[in-house]
Amino acid sequence: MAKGTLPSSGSLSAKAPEERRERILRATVDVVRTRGFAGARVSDIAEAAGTSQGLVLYHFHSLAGALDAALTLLEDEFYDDLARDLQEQVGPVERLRHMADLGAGLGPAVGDWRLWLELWVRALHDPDARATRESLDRRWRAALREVIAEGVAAGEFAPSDADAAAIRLASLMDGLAIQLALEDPDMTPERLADLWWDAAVLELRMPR
Amino acid sequence: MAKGTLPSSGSLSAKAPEERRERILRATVDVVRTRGFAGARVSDIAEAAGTSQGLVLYHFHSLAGALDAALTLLEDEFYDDLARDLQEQVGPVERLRHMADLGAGLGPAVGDWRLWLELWVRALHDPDARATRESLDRRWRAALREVIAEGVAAGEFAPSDADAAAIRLASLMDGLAIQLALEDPDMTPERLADLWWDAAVLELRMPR
DNA sequence: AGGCTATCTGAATGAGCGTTCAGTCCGGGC
DNA sequence: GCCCGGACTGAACGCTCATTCAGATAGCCT
Repeated sequence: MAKGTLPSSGSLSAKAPEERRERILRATVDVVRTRGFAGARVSDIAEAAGTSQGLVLYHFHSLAGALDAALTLLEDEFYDDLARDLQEQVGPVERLRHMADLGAGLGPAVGDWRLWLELWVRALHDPDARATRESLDRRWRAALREVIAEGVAAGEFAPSDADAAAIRLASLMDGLAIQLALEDPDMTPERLADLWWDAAVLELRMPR
Repeated sequence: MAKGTLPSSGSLSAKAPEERRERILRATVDVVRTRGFAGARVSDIAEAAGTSQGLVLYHFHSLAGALDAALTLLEDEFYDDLARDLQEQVGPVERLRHMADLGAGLGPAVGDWRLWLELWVRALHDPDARATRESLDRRWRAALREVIAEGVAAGEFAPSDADAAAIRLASLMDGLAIQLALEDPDMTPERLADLWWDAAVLELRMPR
């Protein structure tokens, strides 16, 4: 899948097409972010990527193909970002705190929530998207569960039901994020982070 | 708004067109429920309502008009349903319990969550939908706040921060409901109701 | 050099769909 | 009985947009 796909070649020039493809993929994500899945047109993508419509279809066979590819790109990056981000934090409390910031879009944002909303709705009608979102959700929840387990082991957290707490905290994040994504006047990133953190304190029975 | 709209008439026959309009509106909601806002076609609506495409456009000027009308119908019914439903319950604890069931789609369901998801995404791009969803959300949260206040007054609840608790419980419901709407394998209506109820117990510091 | 292939383009194609419109039907007022 | 206007239909119209395609360009292999 890397540059040296061809059996014979091996020179450096084969990189340009791959870069082009990448640009188109990024452009696709951008277009979905602003126009939504339903509003994304081939022409939008081409324009955003600075190429012809033909090339978009050349690399990804169809509009749906481009959207799917963008989806998996998103999935991969989400995971990488999350893993890297969390590894930088030292203890369970810091990690949890960091997750609050990530969700609020404060830290080096994983991606914005509008995309998540779009993904959810697409998942309602497209099995492919459904699988992607389930996988994303599973990863996020697993990360949360892990942090909680770590905290329990370290004696920092004492939830009455760790699994339930994880699901609730993950869901709460989703619910709060909706208001953020929709620019509800009484929701800000800081407020979100605070509200979520307080819930975590409550759920995990953290000592002062 | 009732049958006798015309100043002169008064006979019974003027009802038929109004019934027809109503049918189209219901059909519109159904189509959005299954195909989504983005996938709703005039022909789908006409077929579902058993009329011609022309009539849909005759009553509501455009597809967008029909969708908007369906939205406001939804809004009105949501409010009526919610108010009626809650009034039937006696105390704050029962009401809260009932809200858990409503959200889970167990009680006489207000409407299903797929529609809410669709509304959210439409709200991302359409100011009209944004206003509707904000209004709906405000009502739901207000109802929740009211129940909480009632419980506090009755000495049944003792939240450390009633407002924050209300927002969190409302958001948690949204977040859990997403998984229900998307048919996440590990979420069922019963589980949702339980998870939410436990969170309420925690947030509101309910005695046994 | 000459052909072969991957890459890329812009125009053409054609399907899908919202909207328009000419006209039918019917009830009620004169 | 006749006319009028609201309700309704089905067939066009025209636009948007994904997809196709005939070619242009340029690197690579022999």
